[in-house]
Amino acid sequence: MDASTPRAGIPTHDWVYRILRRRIMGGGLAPGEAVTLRGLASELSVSMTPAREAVRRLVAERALEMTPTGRAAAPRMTRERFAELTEARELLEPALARRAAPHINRALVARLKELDLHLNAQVASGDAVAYVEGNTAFHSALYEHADAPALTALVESVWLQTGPFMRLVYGRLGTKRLTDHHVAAIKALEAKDDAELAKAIRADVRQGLELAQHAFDEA
Amino acid sequence: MDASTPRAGIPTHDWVYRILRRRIMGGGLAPGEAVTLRGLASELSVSMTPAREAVRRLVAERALEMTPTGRAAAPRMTRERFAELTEARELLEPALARRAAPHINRALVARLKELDLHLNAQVASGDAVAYVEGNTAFHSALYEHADAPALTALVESVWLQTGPFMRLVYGRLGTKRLTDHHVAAIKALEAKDDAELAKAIRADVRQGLELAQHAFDEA
DNA sequence: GCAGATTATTTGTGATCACATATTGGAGGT
DNA sequence: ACCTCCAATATGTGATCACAAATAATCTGC
Repeated sequence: MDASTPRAGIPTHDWVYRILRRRIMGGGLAPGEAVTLRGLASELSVSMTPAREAVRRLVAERALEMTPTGRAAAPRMTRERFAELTEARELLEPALARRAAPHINRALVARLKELDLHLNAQVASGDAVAYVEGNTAFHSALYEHADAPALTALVESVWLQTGPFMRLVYGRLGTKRLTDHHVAAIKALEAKDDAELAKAIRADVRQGLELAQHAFDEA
Repeated sequence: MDASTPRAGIPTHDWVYRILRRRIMGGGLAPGEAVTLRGLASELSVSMTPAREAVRRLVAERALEMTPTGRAAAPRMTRERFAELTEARELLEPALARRAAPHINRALVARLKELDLHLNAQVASGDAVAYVEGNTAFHSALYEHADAPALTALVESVWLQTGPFMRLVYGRLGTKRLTDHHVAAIKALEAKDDAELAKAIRADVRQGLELAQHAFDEA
């Protein structure tokens, strides 16, 4: 895929990690598809050592699964697992939004509006990967101001697990008309209505779950 | 510490991981204290490779921090970080308890009562490490029946981050009289009162935060 | 033609090494 | 006594290799 990530300064294992991570999030690995250390290493023209570290890190972050025999593979998503991860997001993200609310300013609101606009363009274009990236960018921009690195890291680890599947969800649905909870969130943010903000975020997350149910049914 | 963990079958890097993890959870590493690859490797009579993998895995799980120069060290706990992690537990654990509630039976209740009894003995003895282990064992036994591996893994990753500090908290307080929310949780479990169960779990988690505030003030 | 056994290949694991950088300890000057 | 600079040491990183186990490919017998 994109082995052309800038490599300035960062250690090799980190570089490999980022490439592989992007590939996973972008759906470059089919569920259950294995990634071999030598394959990854030779493809990126590095040795096995940094390749192994990158893979192990992704396994620790649950972006990859480990077979009993020690092979790393893209995890398979089940309805149950997706529901669990969504529940985690439903619980954590509104809390993060509440924490961010006091720190918002005009510039952030403008940025969120811009991101949402960009997002709508992407959903219209049908580019599922871009949509997932844009959606996480929106939430990320908001939670950035929550000043809660530990909580944010937790949420991001959930995103990492759901990401590759979300792409599949949006890919199937294509350009379906769905309510944009982001505008409600922005409105609540401007009105400084914390309860409404939390509700909007929660609804946005839950919508992802509902869309996924469709994807499961079609499968 | 305990380099005498049974090594049957499991790969070396996993063995090293478990030992190091236990050490961290038990407070064997002071906050900010570094762990060197060669030191760990020679201590356990293994090569640098599995030592590095174990360290990297713990870093990925946020049980260790990485300095800008690439050295791994036990993370420092701040009041803010602890509050964040506690909030995550407050949000996730009641949900996990609710999920477990329908699956409880007489045997589980008996086991929980036994674990809580054991726990009280440990808090009386003043062994902080044993208390932390016992407490996680109690919660773990309950959530085991939630049939929610992804959510449980998320909570356990939070435990891993708070664990070493909790020991410090309980160590300072020693045998202070504190309300046992576990009995309330068990009672709610028997009465099949989900709301009360969630409340008890939440209170139990929150109590940890309050105790920690004391520890911070004393520091 | 096909199922089972056997060989060949691939793969993960752990060890060792060279190299560059970071850290530490001490010497010398103010 | 304290700070600065420099050498000695320690440390992380990445590469290469040997080995055993797992997977894939091939062959054999029916």
